[in-house]
Amino acid sequence: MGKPNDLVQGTLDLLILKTILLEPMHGWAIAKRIQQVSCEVLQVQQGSLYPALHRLEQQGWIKAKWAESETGRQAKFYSLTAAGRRQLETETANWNRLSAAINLIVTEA
Amino acid sequence: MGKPNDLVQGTLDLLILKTILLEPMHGWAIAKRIQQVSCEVLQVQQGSLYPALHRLEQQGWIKAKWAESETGRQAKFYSLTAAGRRQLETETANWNRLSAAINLIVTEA
DNA sequence: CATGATACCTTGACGGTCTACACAAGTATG
DNA sequence: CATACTTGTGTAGACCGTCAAGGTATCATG
Repeated sequence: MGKPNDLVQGTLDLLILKTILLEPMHGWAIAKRIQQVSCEVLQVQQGSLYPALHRLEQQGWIKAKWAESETGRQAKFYSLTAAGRRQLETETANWNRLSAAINLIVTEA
Repeated sequence: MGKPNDLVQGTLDLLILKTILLEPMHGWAIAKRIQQVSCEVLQVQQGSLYPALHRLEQQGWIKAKWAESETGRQAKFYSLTAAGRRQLETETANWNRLSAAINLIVTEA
């Protein structure tokens, strides 16, 4: 019932784009990274992650390339495209706008 | 396509509960209030508002009473129940937790 | 009496997330 | 060498909140 969601709906794209901004990563590592950086607060389920990655790729914001992971195994590395960088800016601005607005209401006398 | 959403999915309940914390309000006024306090950033569509109100009522977090509005017309005034007040605290804490976590990632070197 | 604002509501579709699987390769344990 | 765990990718089905679009009715104004 009152299950505290692992994510805020609609923010996964933003989180993924931001995470691979600095360096290309494979899906598994992206999920781990988000979880780690958020101090274990945000949990990215695989059933959310991979559809999101495919969505982002289809929209031309990220592109994939097979390569060898740190553990010596094949993995799909995703990196930002130019359009993806623009999209990241857009989504970041949008998030800041909306979360600030919500905070106006939540932190109200 | 790249339509900037009016809401962050999953936060509408929180916004409504908080808005009627101080004084009971009818649906129309709640929407106006959220829009106004958020500096016109958050727009609550009626197709989102009324289902949400019914949902909240069904879960026992708010209760409705017909009364006369400021304009002299009949309107359904919603107010928080005790359970609603607890729920508001829970959702507020959850929002703070998640938005803080997202900000950790978004505002990263 | 037509228009716009107020006030309530419903319907249908969309889309993102979750739960739960399936598959495969490598690594460690007994 | 069998077992289990970790890494790593992926899909299927369901859930549920939001959106777009519509409907109804009342009241005030022109």
